Amino acid sequence: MFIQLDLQSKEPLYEQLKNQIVEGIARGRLKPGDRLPAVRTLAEDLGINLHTVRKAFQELQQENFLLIHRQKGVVINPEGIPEADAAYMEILKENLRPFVAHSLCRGVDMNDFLNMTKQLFAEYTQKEGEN
Amino acid sequence: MFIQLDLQSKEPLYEQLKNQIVEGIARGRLKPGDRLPAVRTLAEDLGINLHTVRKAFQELQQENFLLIHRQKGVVINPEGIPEADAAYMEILKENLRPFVAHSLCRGVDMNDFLNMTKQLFAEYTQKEGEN
Amino acid sequence: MFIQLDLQSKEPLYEQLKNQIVEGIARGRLKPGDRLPAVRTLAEDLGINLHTVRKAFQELQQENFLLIHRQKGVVINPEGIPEADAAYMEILKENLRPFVAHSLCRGVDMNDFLNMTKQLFAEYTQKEGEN
Amino acid sequence: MFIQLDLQSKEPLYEQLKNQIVEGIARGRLKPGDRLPAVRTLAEDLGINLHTVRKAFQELQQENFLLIHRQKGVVINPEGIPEADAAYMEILKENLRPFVAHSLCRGVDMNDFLNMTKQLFAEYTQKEGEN
DNA sequence: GTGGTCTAGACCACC
DNA sequence: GTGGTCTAGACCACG
Repeated sequence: MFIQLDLQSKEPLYEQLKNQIVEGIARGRLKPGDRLPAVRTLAEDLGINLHTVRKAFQELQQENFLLIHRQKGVVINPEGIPEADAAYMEILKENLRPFVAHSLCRGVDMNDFLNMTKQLFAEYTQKEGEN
Repeated sequence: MFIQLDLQSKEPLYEQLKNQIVEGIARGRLKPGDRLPAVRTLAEDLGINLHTVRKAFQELQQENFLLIHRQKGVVINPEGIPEADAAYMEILKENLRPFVAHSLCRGVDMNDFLNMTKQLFAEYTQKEGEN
Repeated sequence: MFIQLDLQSKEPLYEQLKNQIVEGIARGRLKPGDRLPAVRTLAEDLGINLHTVRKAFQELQQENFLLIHRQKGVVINPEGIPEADAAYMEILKENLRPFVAHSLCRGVDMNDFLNMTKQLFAEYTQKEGEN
Repeated sequence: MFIQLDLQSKEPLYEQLKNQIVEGIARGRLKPGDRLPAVRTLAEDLGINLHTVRKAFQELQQENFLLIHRQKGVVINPEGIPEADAAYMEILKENLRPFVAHSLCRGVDMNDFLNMTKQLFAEYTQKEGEN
């Protein structure tokens, strides 16, 4: 797998893992229906605790990113990821808020902020080969 | 003061407080040189512990948003907030990354994302009366 | 541990603790990657409060002397301590200034002052066994 | 007077005042027998509290740097500042210790440290005109 | 009256 | 078992 965790980070491991999987989907490396490694395997590969992987998977299942079959294992939701709704957009806005406020205080131009965002979008939507 | 904390939130109280102060500065409600309430006063007003307020203040001082005088109390950095540097922009980008990835997965259009950001900028830069 | 605090001293306990750890590193008793006792353990050993230890650790982390892992505990920065920069040297000079001035007033010869400094350097750089 | 206080500093005002006077003596701007401004005058000039000036003077008197006559006012000890004794040297050493340890950790060369010290000595012992 | 230090003790998240 | 957060309450230095 392409997943890389930072054991030094302040961010919890299961959060990092969730983010990496989500980024994998955003990049198109993981597509609906794709199987993920078994919990046990992934934990071993990453050198982390079983519980940590399980927690990440469970939360992603709850957000409908993953489906966990007792037998078939873990797959990216074959029906695709649920579209963003108003509730999601509201939460997203509140999450972005402190970054905007902080940036404003430190004199970041709105266009610089927007360009950075565009850059991130570009990073995820470009074809893999162009990486 | 205009500060409102959510005691139920998973976000630590001192983080919420920090954010609210930063947002107050971004909005122009707090200007360089302005005094903040005394630690004990603010703690009582907000119904939280003095040490929680202290932690928020101290971290903001370390980020050069505030100055803390042993006797005179706490003021918004009279020299203004230090301009963003490359290091800040890099951290900002990494912080934004998961939101972009997550949004992409859920089919948020880049322009919707950008518009939401613009909206936040507008919210902070408009005159108070227009609120 | 080799740490000894003076409960009577005017110097704050957490400052004493910080200094003792830094001296431990300077002496080579603590090396990059070494683990320090858990916060609670050390607090109990020293007969002081857990929060006092935490404050010392956290400030040393901020100065890049320590790394604090939520689970693994506290270790001396495995990458080593960051080299002194111009800013540090400037602060150091201003901190030394009053001692030089005071010593001059009391007729301390510059060479005596320098020799005392050399002696301190020697004290920290000699092999442990020679103590 | 040549005294300049930093109201923003973490260092207590009375400490700053003490240091500035000591530095004045070290520089030779203040000589044994010289009169200092009255407490009231100095406090007014510096824009600080009477108590603050009084505390600085009292502590300097206790260290035999000053004599305070009820009538004649405050003068630099006419018999000169008492020579450093072994006790002073011991205290000095313990005060210098953390700076040496900290510098060692951050890779400061002993000679750089010594040169900085020499520079400070030079700064105080050079003739005023050469400033 | 201001912030700074310290204590005692609780509950939580993470692994 | 680890550190992180929060509370309640004490005493001190400074001005």
